[in-house]
Amino acid sequence: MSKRSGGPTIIDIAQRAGVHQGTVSIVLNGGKSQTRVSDATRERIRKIAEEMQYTPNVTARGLRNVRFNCIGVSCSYGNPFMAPDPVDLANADIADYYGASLLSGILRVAHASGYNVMHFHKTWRDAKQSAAGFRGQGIDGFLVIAPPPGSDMVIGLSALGIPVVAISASSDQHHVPSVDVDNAAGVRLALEHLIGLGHRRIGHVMISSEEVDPLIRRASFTAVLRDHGIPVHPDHVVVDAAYRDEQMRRLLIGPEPPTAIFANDDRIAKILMLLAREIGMRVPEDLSIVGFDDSPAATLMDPPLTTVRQPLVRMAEKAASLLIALVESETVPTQTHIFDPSLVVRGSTAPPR
Amino acid sequence: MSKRSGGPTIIDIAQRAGVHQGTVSIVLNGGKSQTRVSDATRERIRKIAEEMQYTPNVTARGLRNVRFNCIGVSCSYGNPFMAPDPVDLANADIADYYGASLLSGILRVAHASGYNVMHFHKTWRDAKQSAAGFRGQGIDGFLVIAPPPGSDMVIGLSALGIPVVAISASSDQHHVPSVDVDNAAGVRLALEHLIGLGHRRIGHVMISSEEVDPLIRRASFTAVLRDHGIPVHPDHVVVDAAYRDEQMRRLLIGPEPPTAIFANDDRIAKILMLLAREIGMRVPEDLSIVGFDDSPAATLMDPPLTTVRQPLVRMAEKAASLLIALVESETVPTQTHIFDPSLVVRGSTAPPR
DNA sequence: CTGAAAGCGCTAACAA
DNA sequence: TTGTTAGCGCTTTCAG
Repeated sequence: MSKRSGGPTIIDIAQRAGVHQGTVSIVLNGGKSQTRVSDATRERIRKIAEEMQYTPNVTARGLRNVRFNCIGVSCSYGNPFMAPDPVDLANADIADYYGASLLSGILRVAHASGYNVMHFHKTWRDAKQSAAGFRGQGIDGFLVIAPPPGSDMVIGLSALGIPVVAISASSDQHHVPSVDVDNAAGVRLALEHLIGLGHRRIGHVMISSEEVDPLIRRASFTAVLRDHGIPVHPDHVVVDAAYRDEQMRRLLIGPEPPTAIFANDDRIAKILMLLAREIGMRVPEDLSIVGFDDSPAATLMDPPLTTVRQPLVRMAEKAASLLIALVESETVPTQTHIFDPSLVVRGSTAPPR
Repeated sequence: MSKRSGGPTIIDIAQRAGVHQGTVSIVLNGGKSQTRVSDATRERIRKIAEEMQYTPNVTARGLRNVRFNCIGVSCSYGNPFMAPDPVDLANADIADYYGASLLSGILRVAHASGYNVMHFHKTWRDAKQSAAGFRGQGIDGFLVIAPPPGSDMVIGLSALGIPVVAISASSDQHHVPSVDVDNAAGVRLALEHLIGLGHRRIGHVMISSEEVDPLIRRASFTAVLRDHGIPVHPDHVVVDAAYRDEQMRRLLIGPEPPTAIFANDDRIAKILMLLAREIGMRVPEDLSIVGFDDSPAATLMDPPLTTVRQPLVRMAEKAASLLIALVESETVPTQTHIFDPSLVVRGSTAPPR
């Protein structure tokens, strides 16, 4: 044993086997060295390593520019794995759903491939200030979650030679492989469902955001209605409404209220549902509501929410395997892998009266 | 710049500053060296480091047995951060709640202290086979989640000199600092609520488990009823019921059915609630149900679930800070930090008819 | 007060 | 087929 706290090293094994450490290194840890070792010694070394319970010290390997088998997850704006408020977890069911689903997929793929997953504590400001801090941290590559259009995090990292894959983002923006749901298709699904039911006065509620996905949904809303020749009444579209804002209430009790609302995500749908009930409107009789996400809370609302599902776990799995391929220097095309959303029809939508 | 891919090293800085790398190391990265450096050089080195955007290479530091600033989270039996089934996330709301809440607390504390958090991919079999694989992995210490009583993971790791803190476990079992909710108190809270309401025929449903917490709740159930002189009808206690088992149904439609049930966790409470409705029993009129966890789903059930809340985020925060203290070799007493549960009364409980 | 040098565990080019 | 050697970037003891 070495005098340090760690376990047996290749030197310990070399001594026991009566060979040099270099030979042990080649046998045990693969290596691209051209050197050949006889089967006899190979076997002997392997057996001794087994006996001594040798495990390579990833740190030392890392110093030699070998992989760490570790991918980092990072978010340019915050931490989707952390509840928004430490104490009030009231909305954790929906707010955490995004991060939890992604993590679930990431872990499945990473662990199956022998990679660890690290929540990296440093946050990105801009390329100038932040780049240096992301090197030499024992991470082979980063999964960047929902980078806003203006962020140079993805580009900054990959300029450093660090493999990056973006989630909920487009490759056109960030120039690395990425995964995203087809937001426009999701919105179309939701709206055509409402239109098919006979709705013509359709509202939209979103909460102001810098993330791309919500903004795309906003744009798609207008586009789809236009395609169907349905006018978008300005009052029916509430943008930048702060949480539980008066604007939502005004929308519901206005002179010519919508018969249906497309909520930009399930959290908003939930607020609308509670608000409608408070005002005395019945869902879906007086008001149909469609959400986006299909968070677990959707099934538990009263009535259960009709909503657009995005396959977050699958998306995350894809992202993780793209990143691992990149780390292992396979060629990965710089393109957005787009996932189809699906409409889950439940009880919150019905024909207008 | 060094010829490698990494950023500037202390050598680059030393050259620019016209000093030796050792001096730079002392100035920039603290160090316990006795050596003193003049304020003038200190300042010069610091400025150059700033200009060159120097960041220490954690890997290289690690090799010298310095901290990595990284804590690992690991579970001896599975992964609470991974949804049980990749596709069917139907119960993710409850199943993931435990892991997500813990992670939330862990991340908050770790990141605030400059520590990364790593999901370690190796799983523990037993000390003989697994110990070696947890050394030299770039992790300063482990947070072990819900180790079963028979597991030697915690003891095995700490025998290796790796700092460990256990979550949802007791220090008596594992001989390291730990955090846990006061399960017995939680059960008492739930049962005395039911007893206060007038219930005398009280059932208990748990799903078989190797984890300690559920088992403690099971034992507490019996103890509390005994304290109150209430008999525990064997039919009223369903143990080892598989998911949605017939046993639950039998309990509900038996000859002398309970008027109230203590569900060992919210997931079970949810199943019971659906089952009761299916059978035609009304909650809480015909059957009161109390859960354990206060998962977000509790508020969304119909009726909203009366349940026992465990302060998971706080517990995780405590565990993380204990571990960090341990890593930074402060003295931390080997004791279980017990957190008080609280009863959240909602609509699923009422006096018996 | 500052410089030199050893070495953490491992890899890979090169020498024997 | 095997051994030797030079580092990776950093810390720290020991000389100067």
